[in-house]
Amino acid sequence: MIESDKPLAQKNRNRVSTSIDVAKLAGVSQSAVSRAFTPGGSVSEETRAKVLKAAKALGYRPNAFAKGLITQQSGLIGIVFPSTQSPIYTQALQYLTRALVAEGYSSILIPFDTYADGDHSIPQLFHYRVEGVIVMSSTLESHLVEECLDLNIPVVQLGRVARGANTNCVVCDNASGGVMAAELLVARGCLRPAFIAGDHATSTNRERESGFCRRIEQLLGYPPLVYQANFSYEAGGAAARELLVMPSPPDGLFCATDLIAIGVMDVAREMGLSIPDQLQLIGFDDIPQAAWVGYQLTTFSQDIERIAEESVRILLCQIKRDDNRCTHLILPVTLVQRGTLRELTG
Amino acid sequence: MIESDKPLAQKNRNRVSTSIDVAKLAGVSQSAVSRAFTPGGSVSEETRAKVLKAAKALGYRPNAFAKGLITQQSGLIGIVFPSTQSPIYTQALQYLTRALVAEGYSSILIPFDTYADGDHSIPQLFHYRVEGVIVMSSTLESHLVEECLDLNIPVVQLGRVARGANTNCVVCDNASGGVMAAELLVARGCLRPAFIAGDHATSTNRERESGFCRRIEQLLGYPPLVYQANFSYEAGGAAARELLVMPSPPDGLFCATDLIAIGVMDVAREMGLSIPDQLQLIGFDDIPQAAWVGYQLTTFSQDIERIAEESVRILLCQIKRDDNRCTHLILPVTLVQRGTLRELTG
DNA sequence: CTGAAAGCGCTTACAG
DNA sequence: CTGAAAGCGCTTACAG
Repeated sequence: MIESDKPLAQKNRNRVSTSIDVAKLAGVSQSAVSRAFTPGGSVSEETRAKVLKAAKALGYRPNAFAKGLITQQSGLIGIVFPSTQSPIYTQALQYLTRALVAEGYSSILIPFDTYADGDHSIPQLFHYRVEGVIVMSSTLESHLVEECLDLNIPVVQLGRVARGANTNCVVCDNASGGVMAAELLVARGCLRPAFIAGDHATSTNRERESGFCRRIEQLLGYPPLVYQANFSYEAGGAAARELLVMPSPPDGLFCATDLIAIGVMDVAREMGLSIPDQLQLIGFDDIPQAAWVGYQLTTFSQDIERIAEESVRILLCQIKRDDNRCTHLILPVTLVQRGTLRELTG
Repeated sequence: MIESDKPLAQKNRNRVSTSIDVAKLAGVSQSAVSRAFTPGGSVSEETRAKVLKAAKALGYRPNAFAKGLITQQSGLIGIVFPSTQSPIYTQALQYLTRALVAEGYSSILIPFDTYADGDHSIPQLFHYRVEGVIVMSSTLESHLVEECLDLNIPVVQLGRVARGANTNCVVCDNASGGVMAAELLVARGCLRPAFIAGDHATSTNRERESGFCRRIEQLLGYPPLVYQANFSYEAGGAAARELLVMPSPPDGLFCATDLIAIGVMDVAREMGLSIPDQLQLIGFDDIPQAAWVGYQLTTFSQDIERIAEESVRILLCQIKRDDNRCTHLILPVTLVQRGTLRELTG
């Protein structure tokens, strides 16, 4: 008897209060409560004060589900998060959620592989009527984006450009990074430059590669060697093991990411090569590890905070104005000079 | 004229269909549609087929807001994500969302500092009536947890134990790690062991420290030196710079995290010390960098995937059964032997 | 400024 | 198994 009473009592004690409860306690109508919680709602200061006091006493919090149902605005943004190791995406995620919260939105997280799992698993995402989606996955070539477009849900792709899709994207200037890398290497006397490529399917990799190759060819008259790897530390090491034992090995490497470059460095040193004397190196991303004492990797830094904020800005702009002109924002990268490039000799 | 027509037409075209639309097309009642989408709902196969066909034609997706409103179950879990650099949390986040999706829940992300920002900003979290919360922040000592408890919302703390709070938590066996570290170091002849501590406010750090100190004192008859740092790479380097120039510097270091240990290694090498000959080292966490060629750090690995899955299991258990008995789950750590400890001499 | 009332899109007793 | 109807907790014309 006592045992069955207890859960009941708890339920009652913890029952969340509604606007009707607040209205009763405040001695006003339920509409008045709603208005008091609506920015710009037409209520007298007196009524608002009574409502707020009652609401506080009851621990009232407007039910977002009821609100969303009636206003047809969920206040929810979907964020597709990739299953990668790169700290870049974690940083982006933090900045994104922060910016979104500041604008009054909440973030629903969609792990990448959930969606990749197959078409039959309709993402819960759409059940919650997200108002917009930010896609971070660098390799995802799925139809998620198309599905959003069908449903008229704005999408911003962060850090990637899908082929031919007319969706918004915010990326750093990968191509310019490639061009600059070529110039830096050639200016320091490199004659056998190489590019260590990450995942070929990503726009990030393709742009860095083409910028680099194009400029090398212009400067040197021949293209660099291109080694196809992937975005991991291990792939960098493997690339180094193959490339650096060649008859005339590369003397300057531009790596698609810092992680690759660091993998190269570790193996190159193991092989007794000195950096930057015998091998010069440039990375991309400026991950925390690039600044570590043991690496001091010269690299390009992207302004992740700005990329995240612009993504949110563009997304919210489309949500609010319901315009569907497409924005393709390219943010500059900055060279971070550290120790893997030789000094420029006068 | 044309311009004002267009948006309207678009709105219509993209208007999401409801169960009533589906019912009309399928020639059944709206209730039948609802039942067809409810697992175990009492509908004939024939009706279900008609409904599913119509639903597919219309691109119907049940509105989670309407459903949540009527069932009083949001299907949403809040995840508090810390603003840290450690890859551990990113991994945990991926495993968590994956496990949650598999169970039919969606994840709302709460960036740590949002909530820390001040009490006046009531977390949107509660507006969405999350059914449970998983807290990952290692340093957060906020009242979020208490607030959840007040509202009878189950909470699981992942990787941390709050002082005196009677909430669920899933952690790895930090204390045993400390004990094992002490034994490993002493067995290899260390006479001047030291602990480099991370953030003092975290249970993680406290348990690693106390396990280590207790066991060192038992084995050696005196306590280890304890250097107060924080959980960063930089703090490890700073600690090394101070400790390793002492008259009789430590000969064996247990670091609260791998990141600290790696910071120590980089500086120790810069100072010309050879590892493990002149300085032995043990980390904690087994982050990817610990396995890098340049470090080969001996460390303890926690099974993040299991920790995440158990957290979800415990949380859902409390949500479904509405029992509030508290679970405190401690998962074992395993030693990952690499190169920063000397060989045991027979 | 205020309240009564309709309605958002579902689920679920209730009565066949 | 099926449908009509109530109701979840809000917002928002509508009429004072």
